[in-house]
Amino acid sequence: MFEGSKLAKKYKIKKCECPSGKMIRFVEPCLLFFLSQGSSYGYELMEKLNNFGFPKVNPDPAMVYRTLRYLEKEKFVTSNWDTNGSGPAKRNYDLTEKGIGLLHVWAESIKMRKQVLEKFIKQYKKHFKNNKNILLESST
Amino acid sequence: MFEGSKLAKKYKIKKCECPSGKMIRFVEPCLLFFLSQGSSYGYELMEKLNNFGFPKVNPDPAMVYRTLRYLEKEKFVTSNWDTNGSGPAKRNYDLTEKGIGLLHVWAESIKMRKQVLEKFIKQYKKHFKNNKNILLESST
DNA sequence: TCATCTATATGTAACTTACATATGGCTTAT
DNA sequence: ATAAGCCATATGTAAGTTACATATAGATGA
Repeated sequence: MFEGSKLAKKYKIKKCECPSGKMIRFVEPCLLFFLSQGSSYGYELMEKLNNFGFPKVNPDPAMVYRTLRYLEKEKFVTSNWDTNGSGPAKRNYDLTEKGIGLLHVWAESIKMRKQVLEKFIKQYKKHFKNNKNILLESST
Repeated sequence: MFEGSKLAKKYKIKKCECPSGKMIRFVEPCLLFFLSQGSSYGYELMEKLNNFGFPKVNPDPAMVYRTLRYLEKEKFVTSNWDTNGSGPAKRNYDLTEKGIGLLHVWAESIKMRKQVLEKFIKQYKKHFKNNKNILLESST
């Protein structure tokens, strides 16, 4: 939701379906990517997600843990308990070859999505540049 | 789904949650944008969506019509029947001021989403460039 | 020992999308 | 004139996904 943004206020938009910074369909590829950098476990992966770049959105533990179990079920990762170190036991995950493949497939998909978003923004900008009566915030 | 892609085949990935070209949370902003270019009606808007750049995905009429009704309910658009011209009557839609506002809010949101996707891809590329054992398709 | 943090886990409500199907006017060809 | 086919709108519901709530339990420290 984007209720808090300046624009939303300007136009008095209370209810907005915009996902803003939410990580739609993003937990799985992120987990795969993090794991491609080395084995890790749920809680830590959740924190990495937290710092990834979704503004003001903290990830749902349920999503993280369930996605990891799903990935394991489908043989994209393997897991084993790590009882070393301090604190409660962690379930440690490792990417499989198949998991690396899935990451690459996701990357392809994300590239396409990016292109579609880019196309939208380009057309949007082009249109509203010619109609200068409308406010445009942050011209990136 | 991306089952058909070369990568997916290479890694024998049958089940993949990647949304590929699907228009997740994209129908509403697209409709708003199309309407910002001039009034139109459901069927035509659907065709515009069809040609927008989602590869191999045709939009769901249900989504289009329901989204339009929702937008009207929330006063982002107005509608009236157009019985002129050939063929059955069309319900013609026009953006309101509030609707233009919503479009701008969506644009903000989409920019952010794009940035997150970009960040992912950048990190992904950086990581796998240093690990040359893995195939990278289409280096855009 | 009681609160707090780390860590994993599950149940379910809420939301979104996808698929199926219905309806009816208009046009065109037979 | 009538049947086929397209244009156009509409709704019901299944399937899929995310969000919220809550449970459990070991370790740590006051």
